Amino acid sequence: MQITLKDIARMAGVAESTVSRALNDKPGVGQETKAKILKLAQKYNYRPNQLARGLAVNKTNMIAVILAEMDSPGNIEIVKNIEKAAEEVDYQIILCNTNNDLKKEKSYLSLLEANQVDGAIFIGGKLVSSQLLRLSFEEKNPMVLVNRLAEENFFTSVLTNYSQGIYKAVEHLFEQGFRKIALICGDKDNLTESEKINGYYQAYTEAGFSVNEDLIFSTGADRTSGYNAFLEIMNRDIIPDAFISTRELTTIGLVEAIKFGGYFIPDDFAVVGYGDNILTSVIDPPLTVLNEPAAELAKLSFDFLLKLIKDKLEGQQIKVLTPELIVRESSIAKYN
Amino acid sequence: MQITLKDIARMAGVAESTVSRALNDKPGVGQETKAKILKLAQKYNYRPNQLARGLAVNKTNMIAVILAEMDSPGNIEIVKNIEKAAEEVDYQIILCNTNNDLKKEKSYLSLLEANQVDGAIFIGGKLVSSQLLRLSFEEKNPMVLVNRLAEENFFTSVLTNYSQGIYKAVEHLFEQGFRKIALICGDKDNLTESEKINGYYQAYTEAGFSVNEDLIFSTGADRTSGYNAFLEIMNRDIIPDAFISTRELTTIGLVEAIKFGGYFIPDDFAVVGYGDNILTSVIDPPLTVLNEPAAELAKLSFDFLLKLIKDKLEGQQIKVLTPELIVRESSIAKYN
DNA sequence: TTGTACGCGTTATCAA
DNA sequence: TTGATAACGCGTACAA
Repeated sequence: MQITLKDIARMAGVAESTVSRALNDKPGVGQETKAKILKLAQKYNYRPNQLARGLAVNKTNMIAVILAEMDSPGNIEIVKNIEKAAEEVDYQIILCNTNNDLKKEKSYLSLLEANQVDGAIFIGGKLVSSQLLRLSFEEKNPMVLVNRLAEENFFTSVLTNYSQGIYKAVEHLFEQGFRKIALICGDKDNLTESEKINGYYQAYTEAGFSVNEDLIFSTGADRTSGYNAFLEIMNRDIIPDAFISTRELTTIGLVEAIKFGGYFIPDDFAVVGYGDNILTSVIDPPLTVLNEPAAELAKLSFDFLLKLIKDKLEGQQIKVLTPELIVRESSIAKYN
Repeated sequence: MQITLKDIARMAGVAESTVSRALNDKPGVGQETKAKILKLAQKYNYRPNQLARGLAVNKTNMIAVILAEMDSPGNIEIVKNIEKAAEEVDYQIILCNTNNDLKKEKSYLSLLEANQVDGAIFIGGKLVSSQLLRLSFEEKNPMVLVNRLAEENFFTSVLTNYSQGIYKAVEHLFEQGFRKIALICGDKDNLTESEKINGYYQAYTEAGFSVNEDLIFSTGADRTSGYNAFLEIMNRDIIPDAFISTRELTTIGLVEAIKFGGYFIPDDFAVVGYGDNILTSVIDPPLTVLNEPAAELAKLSFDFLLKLIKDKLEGQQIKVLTPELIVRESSIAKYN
């Protein structure tokens, strides 16, 4: 058995409360007794039972990080940075993967209800009603949403301005002389993706061009979807001169399909991808990408959550970050 | 406040113990009372406080996954699979990143001592004495090591046979006619890496060739290290005709350096990399790699840990898996 | 400065 | 089948 506070108290010949005070650096304990207690604790390698402590003070120093998909390198990057921030203030993170499954989401949410964690950060995921995420109506459970939208959202959130990101990308391609830009995106009723589509429309209309709907291709978020998207688009009436892919993995697939078809980037098709991670940096040619500021998203969301937990956040906060367009070879028009 | 068992007991007009029995499907509770209790629990969305339960039964249904480095896609893959296995049996995982820091390792280990988790899985990390990992000498804390070695190891472990992996790679390159195979690996006093070096030596000697030490290059595990390794090796007396890179990220860097130098793979240099993940699959040309069976490593280690927790594992188990050599274009000799 | 006593929410033991 | 009660290990008012 692990040594307990009671054991130390007995050995030191003092009351448990005294030991508790000594170990927690609270006032009201004599120099000598404190020294004696600390020495004993050291000697027997005493570790407070966090469950008991948590039960007593109703706090666990743990937060849940609820991930919609673990396959996204961008999401992993965010998790990594949350872990880093958490570690600095002695918080533990418990990792939950929902695979976009609402039922699993609900079940992980019960970690909050069960007082097993002090708060939760959601990263990505489907649009849901805020009611669904809210647990009980009385309870105000600390949670923040990262890159996730909720209907009638009343949660503190850290978002990426996807619309503006795609806008930038289209604008850039326009400058390079491309006009028929295909958009490989997700389903329109995924709010995140529909935002991106909005950015696309906005850039076109503001430039005085009209959008050809045949250039917008909604598909899954994985690699194969990106690959197939290229094949199917090439079968349509209008052949694009550039591609924007809005998700990391579809970008990979898209590039593969283009290459496999014997085409060259950017000579035959310009490409703007999503996510400035090791993946996109490895592709040949170097890819122009929209970069999501993962470190910042992580830091902000964790800070928000911490404040929520400590009841130091007044009202709902929403912070929107702008993705950065990193221009590389894949989107530069060839010399004329 | 969250509703508690006591509240339900009061509302149902029964004792707390009865409620506990009813909710946990334990025998000794009448049909009607049980129904009444369940209905109330449902109605008020009762969730047992896991801390209290954990305190009472000394079990948390959580395990720590202690990661030496989060930058390795292979490690992430293992974590993902552990999460999957854990979720199936209703275990939560808490994610710890040590960055190869022994102090952080120790601190995370205290999760075990503090009874906050039921067990721990270590993934990767430096060679340490078993004593260092063992917490207290009395206590038998459930833990298993994945791809990690310990001096006088008495831990249940799941390992990859790195030596055999590299052996296979060298053998394959020999068959392709390459003789001057450079090995980009880690430090020799990293046991994992020294094992790989052993495999290299073994393959050479068994084939009747002698090893030129100038072809072995020890360096860091990151991308830049791989990049620089190529540059420095090209400055040595002997120019290799093939490369084996033993870590995922160095492989990326190596390939970049080769390409940047204006060389072609495999025409100028054959390459065998490490890790069959999305990263290596994206590289051009398709890379021959040694693949670590992440899913299997994860499944086995979690199963072992579960048995350890339930005291159903007799003695120390050590399972060694063999990496698979996936042959692709990068290591095929050009036509003669 | 120190000790007593109770509460946190649950499970388990024993008696009714 | 039920209920009362102790126990898990800690924190904290309150009293001494």
